[in-house]
Amino acid sequence: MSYYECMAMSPIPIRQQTRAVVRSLLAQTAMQLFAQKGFDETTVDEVAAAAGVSRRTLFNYFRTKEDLALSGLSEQGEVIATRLTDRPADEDVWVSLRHAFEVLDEIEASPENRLEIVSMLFDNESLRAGHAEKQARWTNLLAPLIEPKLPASEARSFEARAIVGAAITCLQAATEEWLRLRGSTPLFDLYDTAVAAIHASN
Amino acid sequence: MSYYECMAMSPIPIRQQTRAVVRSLLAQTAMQLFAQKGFDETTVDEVAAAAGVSRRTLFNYFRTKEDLALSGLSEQGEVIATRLTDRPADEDVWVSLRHAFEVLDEIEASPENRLEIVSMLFDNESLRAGHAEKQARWTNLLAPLIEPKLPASEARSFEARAIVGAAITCLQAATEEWLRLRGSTPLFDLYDTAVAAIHASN
DNA sequence: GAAGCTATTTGCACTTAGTGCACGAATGTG
DNA sequence: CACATTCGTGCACTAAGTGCAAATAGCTTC
Repeated sequence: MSYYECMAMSPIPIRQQTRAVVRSLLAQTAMQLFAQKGFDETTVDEVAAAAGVSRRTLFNYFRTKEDLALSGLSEQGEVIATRLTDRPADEDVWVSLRHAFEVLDEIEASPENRLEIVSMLFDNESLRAGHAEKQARWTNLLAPLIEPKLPASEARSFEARAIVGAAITCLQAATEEWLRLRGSTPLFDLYDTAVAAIHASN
Repeated sequence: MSYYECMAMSPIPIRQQTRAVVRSLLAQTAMQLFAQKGFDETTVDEVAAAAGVSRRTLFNYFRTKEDLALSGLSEQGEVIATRLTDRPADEDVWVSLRHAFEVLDEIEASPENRLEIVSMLFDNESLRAGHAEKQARWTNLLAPLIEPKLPASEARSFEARAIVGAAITCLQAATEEWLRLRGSTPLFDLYDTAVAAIHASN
């Protein structure tokens, strides 16, 4: 078998892996600068220079400047998704989602950094918007996974999207409140309050 | 009293009004072009030319190109807010919100145009993001209005934000589904399905 | 009507994000 | 060594958005 035939067959060749490493390194460098100088005050050229690559190369790894700051969110979404598939099939949807979300507490960096990063995400308008969009993508990822848990219905996939969307909204609201309280209350205490609030029928 | 003293006192002078009219006209022109050629394929210069103003003037009325397409959403949010204040104080929060949202059916343009506009909003990534962000702003607008309806609690304002956020998410999910069905099912039937889904306890 | 104040418009130069293209370097293959 | 392919890079280009200063139009006062 020739090299290129092999390359065409193997789904995860070495090249892909090194690419992933470089990508992660670039994002890390960028986040450091963003945290230090602020997102708007940091130019892509500065990030490229700090990482020791050309501006053009940076755009080979990340579609936009926003992606440099938000690529972590996509990964988080995927981790949540895999965690969600591990939950028992007959578990309540909201309980499953809550457990899946909890990986965020395990994944995320040190608590101080976390506050810093979240602050940055909410300070900048386009980042807030991108953040909201990324969470909408989570819905696409997670909804199919909880759909089998719902009672049969013609609109089941739509219902699944509504539920996941609402859960993510609770997580979002909890994160905002957590930020406002500067981390003094555990994120998931706030999340539980939010979920209880939308379930209470006045 | 001199003219300028008068100008300084009157809170809504003629100038402000004409400015609002021009703004609306500009947005209208832009939306026409966006619907015709697509958002990304239309440059700000083209919009300015079509409206008969300079590029620079356009940016005096709208902070960004996105705002040209999304300014309508802010207005909608305000209309929903005023409608919400008209609801009886002892009405259930979800019922009040549902009634307030219903103004969208009255406000929006002709049904065909509506599909066209919503399609445009969801086709483009940055517009989707902006859309999500604008809806987050609705939360800031609406949450204080329903807060008094909630039972007393130390976290009441936070709970209000979670509820409003969830309701908006249902509206968002319903709109997506409505778009997918190309308008064949009334938007608020879908909205009710979504709300019922997040309230059902498996 | 003349003079004057003010908000608005506009042109111009500038920064930054992002893209298309083509060339050269690195890497692994036969 | 000759090779294919991917990757990094430079360059030129488009488009969004900003700051500044000059021009202009609307209205008032004299």
